[in-house]
Amino acid sequence: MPELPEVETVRRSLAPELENRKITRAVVRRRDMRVRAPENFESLVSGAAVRGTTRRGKYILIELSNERMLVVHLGMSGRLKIVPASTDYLEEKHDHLALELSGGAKMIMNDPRRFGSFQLLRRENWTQEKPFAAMGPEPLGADFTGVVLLERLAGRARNIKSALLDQNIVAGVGNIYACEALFKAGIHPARAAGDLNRAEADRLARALREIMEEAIACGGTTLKDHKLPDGERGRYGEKLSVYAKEGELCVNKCGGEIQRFVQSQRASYYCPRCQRER
DNA sequence: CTCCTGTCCTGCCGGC
DNA sequence: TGCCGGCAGGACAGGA
Repeated sequence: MPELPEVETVRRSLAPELENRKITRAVVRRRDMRVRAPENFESLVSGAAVRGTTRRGKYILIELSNERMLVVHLGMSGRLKIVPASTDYLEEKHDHLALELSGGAKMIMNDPRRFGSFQLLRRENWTQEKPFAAMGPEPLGADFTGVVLLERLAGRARNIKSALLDQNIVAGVGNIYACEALFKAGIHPARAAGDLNRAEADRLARALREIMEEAIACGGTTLKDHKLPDGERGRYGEKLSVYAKEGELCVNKCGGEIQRFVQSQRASYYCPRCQRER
């Protein structure tokens, strides 16, 4: 489910609930997530204060006062909820983690598929640790340009769609926004990544930035699972051009009909008139 | 190195 | 109504 815009909107609405609060108690129901949570998770987290929150790619980073970084990934179906302290810990099916906070609220992670994770890294060198050490640039970063993208795609034989999904090439892009950005840039998803020219890389970098900024402003895309911690849905789904639009007429009024095909076991959607294979 | 395939897990939807 | 196959927004290991 959650790509960069969804993760960022979750982080933003979570931040005021967490920052400067103390984690008075942690309860773990299931540790066997995509990455297994450490056995001493509860004791490492309990008593720590939350200094701040940030995001890298699709990960939410919760900076603790005790030299640890709590790293949360929502996988495909993960949600973070803020509930009153009086709520039962195991209230809903697939509630796996609860953090009791000073101030009378709890943060609960719910994830039916358990593709998500919560883990702890050392704060001082988290950027050198596993998922982050090789991760590509942030598409919303000031230094993310067509030139940078072109450089990272150079020499790649694989198709541009799967390259965009590779977190080590660009961070935070998932299936929806990869399809949408390629459409906006007028690039066919099956093109070889290394064959893009400068103008195409410029358009693609710009499209990624603009789409993600707009999606964040809309609270992300809710197709199914994604909800903000207060239960609200993201509204960017109304603005999608090609994703899950198979058979519909292209929004560019070119007369083309949106096609669906599978690349790397993932559905791709595109307009055959606006995105030429060449 | 690079790239592709299969797999982890549960829920939902459509077809019969 | 019930069962079954297919599909889902992600990431990683393993092998070619």
